[in-house]
Amino acid sequence: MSTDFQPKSEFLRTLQERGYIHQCSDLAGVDEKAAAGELVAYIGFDCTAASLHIGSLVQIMMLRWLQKTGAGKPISLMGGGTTRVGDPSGRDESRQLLTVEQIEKNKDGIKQVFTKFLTFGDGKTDALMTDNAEWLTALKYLDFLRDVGRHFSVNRMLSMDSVRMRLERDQELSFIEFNYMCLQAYDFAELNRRLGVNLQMGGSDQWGNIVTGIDLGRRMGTPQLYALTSPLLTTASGAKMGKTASGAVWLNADMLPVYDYWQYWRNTEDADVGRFLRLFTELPMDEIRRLEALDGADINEAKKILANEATAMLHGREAAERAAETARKTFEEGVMATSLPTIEIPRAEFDAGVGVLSAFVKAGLVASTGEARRQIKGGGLRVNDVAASDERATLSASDLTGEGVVKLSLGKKKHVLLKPV
RNA sequence: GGGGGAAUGUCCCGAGCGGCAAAGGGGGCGGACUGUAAAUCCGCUGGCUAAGCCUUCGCAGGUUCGAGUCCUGCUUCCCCCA
Repeated sequence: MSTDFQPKSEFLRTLQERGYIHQCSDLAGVDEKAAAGELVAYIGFDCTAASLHIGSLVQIMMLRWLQKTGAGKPISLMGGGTTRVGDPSGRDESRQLLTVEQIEKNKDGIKQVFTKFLTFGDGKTDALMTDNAEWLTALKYLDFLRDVGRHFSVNRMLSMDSVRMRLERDQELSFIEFNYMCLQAYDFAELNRRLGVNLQMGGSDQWGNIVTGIDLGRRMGTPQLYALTSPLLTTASGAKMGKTASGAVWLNADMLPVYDYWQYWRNTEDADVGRFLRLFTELPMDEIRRLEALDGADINEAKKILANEATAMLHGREAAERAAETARKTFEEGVMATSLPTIEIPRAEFDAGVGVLSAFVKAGLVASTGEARRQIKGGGLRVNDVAASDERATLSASDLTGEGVVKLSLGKKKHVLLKPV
């Protein structure tokens, strides 16, 4: 926001010109700390799934810039404790409580991604990972109420967006969810005590929770704490980012193949290219301005660069180039690339004869044989680039290409190789 | 405590005289057009060993040849009165 603020720190200047900033409790205060390299900033991540998805990428990038610009120390906080409670922010309905085992498993999956974006260690700007289960699970109810709870004003809590929304719509808000913001606020104060944290960042939906933490900190006698949130990202067409029909755009490669990740960025809408280049790559601003100015079909070049850069940051340069090459062969040369996502199937099963329908189901391109039938009617399925028309057909050795695979396609963009082993 | 509503296709919203695999949207997927974009138009949007069979309308029973629809009990939510 505050477009007229001129940051002197490289950190805030970068965040501002790249569009990461939605709201900040005190730009000048954060700027000063950043310039002195004295920020200790954290972002909390819920452990509701086994991997983070693109929706969390903006936040992760903020931590990365913090480190890269030498503004301070980035801390990624696993919500091992808070996830047991469940954040009501931005949700119409209560979410189902996850089991503790599930949360632990998710945590392991989520942790992986941070090592790709941040450098961990003990140095001043080295990143740190911690887990609020460490202190939250040990809390005693009465002690917590007396030491922390007395600082919360229910009047104020009721006016928070996340709460008010539920109340106004007469939707259930359980007591446990109501407590979420108390725990998150307590995290902020506790992290200040433990690690000297002075800044919490997050998505714009976290503003209320973060500010509540600042408030609690003041009442509990911490030094001044700061809040900085990023805008909620939607595509130019208004869709929430990170969700596709086949599920979220996961960051972990075992949940979304690198090729598919690359493709996600490659298919960015024209109108989003500039914004995404700023947020999800580290290309110099001059270069970005040049790329987003490209007209018509030329902007496809910018999309490829976006895909390359974004994929390289997460999965490594080499994997990104492989994905780019696979895409080039597939789309520009119309050749079959053996590096397309591959599903293996036991040789014996293949030799026994696999129906086209179930082959597409196995490949994960369709959810059921029924859907496969419908797609065939609509002309959406292809075997080795030839439209499938007979739903009773069976794949056999004669369908194998020189590389010993069968190429299955759904639409023009989704391809999977089926490989008997 | 009393009275009145509501719950529908496992993405969401929502219609539904006893003949219903269940209208219509949104979203999503596919096709056409393009540039692997957007917009637009068209099709599809319970499962299967598929001219048949099976499972779906909060839960459990009942009436009926036949129940999303009628009856009884229960659960949850909302509104009004106290």
